[in-house]
Parts: sequence; structure tokens; C-alpha cells
Amino acid sequence: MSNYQQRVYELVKIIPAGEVASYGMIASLLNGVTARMVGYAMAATPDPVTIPWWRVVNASGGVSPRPGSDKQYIKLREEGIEIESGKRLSWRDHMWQGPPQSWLDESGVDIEQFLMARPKI
DNA sequence: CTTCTGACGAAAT
DNA sequence: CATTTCGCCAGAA
Repeated sequence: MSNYQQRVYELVKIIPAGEVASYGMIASLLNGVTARMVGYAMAATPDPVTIPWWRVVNASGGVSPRPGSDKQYIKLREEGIEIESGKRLSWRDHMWQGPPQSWLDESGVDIEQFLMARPKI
């Protein structure tokens, strides 16, 4: 698989259970990666067990419609996130607060970009 | 090489 | 609210 995909997976792995991030939030932390690319990577998840793909939703706080999207609603509810099919979850209650400072230092990405990429509540 | 298709997103309508 | 439009860019054909 390509290099950017691997970077997306490594980042998605650090999202804690019970929290979610948007495709755009993930992209903002990876130079050269766009929201669409994050979506593409999720669709090609090599390991659906180790990589918490269900914790990535669209900027509206909803599960992007697609065949099989019902699986995501189930996974989210399993970890305490209230969301019904076709509706949106509460960013206020579940938005990922971002990677630890150590991660930012290592990657060279600044927190500002990430903060700006957050969906407006 | 060109064209088309998205697990995207922001802005306009 | 819901829809449309446009920019985005990796892959597939």
C-alpha cells in the first residue's frame, strides 16, 4: 500500500474509544493528505480489527452513506456514542481532542491547523 | 495520456 | 434544514 495510507492508519489508531474525528481532522495532521484521501484509506482498511475506522466520520458528525455503513453505527453505539441511522452524533460530547504534544513534536505538524480543521459545533 | 469515480468539505443557493 | 457546485486527488479503466 502507499505511504500516505500507512500514515493515516497509524494516526487513526491513536483515537481513543468513545471519541471520533472527521476525515478533515485526520488530514489536517498529515502533510500532503486531503480529506478525500483519508476516506479512500478507510475504504481500503487492511486490518478492520486493529484500525478503528469506525471512529472517523464526516464533518457533519454523520456516518457517510455507503453500502455497509450500518456496521459503523453499530460499532459506535457499542462504545457509548449515541447516533441513529441517518442522524448525527454530538461533536460536543465525542470529538477527539487531538494527538498528544509528543506526537506533534515528532511529526512537525502544528496544532493550529488541527484546531482550525475541527468541525464547528 | 484522458476520463471518471468517490467513506470529503466548505460555501453558495 | 436540503441540494448543488466546485476544488480536491489517488486509483482504476
